[in-house]
Amino acid sequence: MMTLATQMIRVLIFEDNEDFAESFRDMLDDAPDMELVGTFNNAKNALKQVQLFQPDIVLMDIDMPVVNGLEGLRQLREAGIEVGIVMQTVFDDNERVFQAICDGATGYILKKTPPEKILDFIREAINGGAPMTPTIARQVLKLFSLPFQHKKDLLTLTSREQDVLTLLVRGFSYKMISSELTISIETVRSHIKHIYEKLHVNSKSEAVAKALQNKIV
Amino acid sequence: MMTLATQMIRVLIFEDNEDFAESFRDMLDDAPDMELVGTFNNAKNALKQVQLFQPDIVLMDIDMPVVNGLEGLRQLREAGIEVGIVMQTVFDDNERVFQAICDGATGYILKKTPPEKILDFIREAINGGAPMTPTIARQVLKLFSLPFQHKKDLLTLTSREQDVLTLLVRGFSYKMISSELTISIETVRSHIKHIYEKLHVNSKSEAVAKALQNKIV
DNA sequence: ATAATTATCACCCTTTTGTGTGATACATAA
DNA sequence: TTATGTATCACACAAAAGGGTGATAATTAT
Repeated sequence: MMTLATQMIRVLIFEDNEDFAESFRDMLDDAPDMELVGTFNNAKNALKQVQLFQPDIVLMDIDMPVVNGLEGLRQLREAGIEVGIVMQTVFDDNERVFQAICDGATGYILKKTPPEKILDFIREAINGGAPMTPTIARQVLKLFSLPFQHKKDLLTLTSREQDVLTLLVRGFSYKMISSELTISIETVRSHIKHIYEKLHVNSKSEAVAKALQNKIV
Repeated sequence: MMTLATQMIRVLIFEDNEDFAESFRDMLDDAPDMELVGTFNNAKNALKQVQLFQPDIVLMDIDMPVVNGLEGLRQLREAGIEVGIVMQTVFDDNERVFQAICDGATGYILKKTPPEKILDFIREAINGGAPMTPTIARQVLKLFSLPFQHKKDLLTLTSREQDVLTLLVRGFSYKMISSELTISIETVRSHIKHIYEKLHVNSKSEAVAKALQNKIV
């Protein structure tokens, strides 16, 4: 009976925690300009579901079993889906923010954000904004304080770290690297830890992939 | 006092075992058309030494500490050095033969080869031949039984194995892959074992490097 | 001259990998 | 119809990798 239904903001939610999901439902019920078009407890078929429900905004929890929100985000962006995707998590650690931003998240909010604020954030996102909590904003600024901070990271490897990375790409084990460079294996471990931090990865294979894909080596 | 020194075949040897090195010296002393220009116990500075001594042929032991013969071979070829390089080892395992051949070894002989045969092999190599012991020859034939057996290997990955490899390149752990493909982690391990065999590697990082460098993924 | 970076090494403890050795079921090729 | 290849799962064990915390000396930057 209401023609304004056509102007309603369609929201799709990916959230495994039933309590949160429930509170989102209540929250959206109270918002006259929004409607919840679906809720899923993981991002397994995110692409399919987004294509089916055609939401205007997606609220994506990061911490979900099976397929987490970052994966879901990646899936959608890789498929060329341009819907607004607001990530949310209880943690505000650097790594996920970094990942989410790189993968094209529209916004990034913490779960402790009060409901009314979340509604505002959704409207912001719809209007072309990039909603995020102040904590997150600070981190993002740091990430983008310099143009191409991302690439910069890749290039700020010290020469010794580059040596190590080169050997990693050649498939050397820690032990082999230590003998190749005639340094202790502990030193190798130390360099590799630093490399991981700078490349934002946490395994040899990821480091190798990133090194090759970004032609660092 | 002999002008034929200019026609002497200059041989450079990389060999860590002093006994073998000694017997090579004796062997070359007895050969009227060859001279030993240097011996080193590992391939650490192979490139430098080859450039310095300008040998006609290099005898490269595979099993050496610090920097082994395969690494030495790679170094030289990567630097564009086209000198004949005859690899030798006590073992005739597939993997090294495969590696050595791929990296441009001129020949591949076993250490149990009698000295006079080795001299013949060196002359063969100088004359454009590819000296190798029969055992090795058989393996090489197998490796090249089909044109581009190498590439073929890369392409004979089953579709499931390709799935797994793709995820490896994305930095997934076994656990993540198993959940992504909804199969047991044991199955993941099984697929990965097969992938390693086919790609001739034995770690995730090597598999990732090979996959990316050969654009399999 | 004081702070930050770099390169080096150490210890602890958990998780992940790598590898060997099988087994089962199904489909396909010889 | 008997091999062969594929996909699945299991167990056990050793080696490797990852992460935290922290130390020292030399260099470089501010």
